[in-house]
Amino acid sequence: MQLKRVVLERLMRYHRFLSQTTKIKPIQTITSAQIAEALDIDPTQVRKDFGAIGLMGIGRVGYQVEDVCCAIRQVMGFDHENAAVLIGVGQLGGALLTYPGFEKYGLMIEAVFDSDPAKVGRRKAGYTIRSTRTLKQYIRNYNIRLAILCTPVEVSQTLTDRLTSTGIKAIWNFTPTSLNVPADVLVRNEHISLGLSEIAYHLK
Amino acid sequence: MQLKRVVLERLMRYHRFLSQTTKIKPIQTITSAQIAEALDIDPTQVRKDFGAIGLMGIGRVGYQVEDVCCAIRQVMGFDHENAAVLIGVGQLGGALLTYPGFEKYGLMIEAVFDSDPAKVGRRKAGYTIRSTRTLKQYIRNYNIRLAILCTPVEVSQTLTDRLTSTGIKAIWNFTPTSLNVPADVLVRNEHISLGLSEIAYHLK
DNA sequence: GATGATGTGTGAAATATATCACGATTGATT
DNA sequence: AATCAATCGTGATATATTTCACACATCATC
Ligand SMILES: NC(=O)c1ccc[n+]([C@@H]2O[C@H](COP(=O)([O-])OP(=O)(O)OC[C@H]3O[C@@H](n4cnc5c(N)ncnc54)[C@H](O)[C@@H]3O)[C@@H](O)[C@H]2O)c1
Ligand SMILES: NC(=O)c1ccc[n+]([C@@H]2O[C@H](COP(=O)([O-])OP(=O)(O)OC[C@H]3O[C@@H](n4cnc5c(N)ncnc54)[C@H](O)[C@@H]3O)[C@@H](O)[C@H]2O)c1
Repeated sequence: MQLKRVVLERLMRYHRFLSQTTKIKPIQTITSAQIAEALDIDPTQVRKDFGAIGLMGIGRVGYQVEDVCCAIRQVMGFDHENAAVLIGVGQLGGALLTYPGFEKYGLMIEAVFDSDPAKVGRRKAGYTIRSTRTLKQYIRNYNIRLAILCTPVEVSQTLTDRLTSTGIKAIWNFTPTSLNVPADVLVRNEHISLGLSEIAYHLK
Repeated sequence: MQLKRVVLERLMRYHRFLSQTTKIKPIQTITSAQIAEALDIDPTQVRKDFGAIGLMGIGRVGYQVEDVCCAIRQVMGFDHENAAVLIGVGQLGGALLTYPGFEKYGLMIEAVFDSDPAKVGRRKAGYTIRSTRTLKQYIRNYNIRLAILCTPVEVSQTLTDRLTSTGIKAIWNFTPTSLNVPADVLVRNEHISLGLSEIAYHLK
């Protein structure tokens, strides 16, 4: 069965936690309780999630860290590279561009685009910024399936329409708006300012 | 009763949608179905959420847009300013710093801090970058209740401990790790790379 | 002012998600 | 090798969240 979004996100957290932990101190095995403790999750939940991706623990011992990491990378497809384009090389786009942390999940930003004539042609973080006029062509030529959207919100839907017309399969949307896409295109929204809802409410 | 996180996030989305919509074309009223359609939510959900914050619609008409926006801002505390400090003026911190979009939710970044001697004293987006050595003092002096954390993940917990010891009330955490805090401190995680779990899995 | 179409408000039902409870399994200890 | 304690796997249970279904309210129209 298809794994649900909540499960996928927890798997990602397990993976990250195990990576960070083993980098500091190599360990062979870990128990569901230890992971649960660190991530503030119920131990049962951890075992259920592991069970869902076919992991088997050993009574009295726990799970092989190595196995867990491998299984997660496998299920999530982190070892499979995803070529992506980034659109909108502004403040946020620029930050994402230089971030080395995405690589280990298979994300490969292949090219970056902007509509600003003052930016097109310039270099940034090793990329030459391309004109959005060449976007469609590029996506088709290189068979790009993922786009990272960091443009002003006003142009989000227009760009989305252009993207989906090229046959793009997923959009990582950092612009604060909902996008309309065909059913087979995945939109993952990274609506950063939603965080303020919880924060402002709590501080009130 | 306390509003749940999911409700708060939807309220934020309603508010954003209504702001964006009325900016383009002023309208007096809107129905739950219209909002639901645009945001891909069930209309009943919209009505329940509105009901939860005391909003009453009118049969055959819908809701007064003005009222909805006001009620949400009121409930969420967006009209109440939240003074914050930002820690870690790097790529991501720099982007957040210059983003004008947070202001309308009451977020006021008052000061920014970094530990890098090469950055301390320099100016960025109208702020003079302060040394983290002066962080505690500043928070206490100005009674800051919110910190935005954009440092490398290795120092997240150390900084968090220092922050909580000053009596900070909330942390907006952009570093990819779980933070341990006292029960009365809210941590809102903006774990951007979690998005890759959904995306990578979908593209596989 | 009756009628119909369109919306709201909300209890009930359905679905999704998280937690509990406990037998089964394993490794350490005696 | 028998016992014990720690840990897993998982069905049952509890909780949270969403959706359905429908009575009631409102406005436009005739
Ligand atoms: N910066 C932040 O901290 C932050 C936080 C939350 C959300 N966001 C959202 O992220 C998006 C980008 O924010 P930013 O701060 O980087 O803005 P920015 O203005 O710095 O960057 C936007 C970039 O998009 C380019 N652009 C404009 N129209 C374009 C088009 N049609 N095609 C291609 N490129 C185009 C601009 O030239 C610019 O380089 C915005 O939607 C913003 O709301 C940003
Ligand atoms: N840049 C991105 O797109 C991105 C995406 C996802 C997550 N993140 C996370 O956001 C955080 C910041 O990322 P970034 O790309 O801005 O990194 P960066 O290296 O550009 O910035 C980090 C800043 O923190 C400062 N710093 C280091 N130690 C500090 C300390 N003890 N006290 C105060 N400041 C300190 C550094 O001097 C630097 O200015 C990281 O945890 C990263 O994992 C970034």
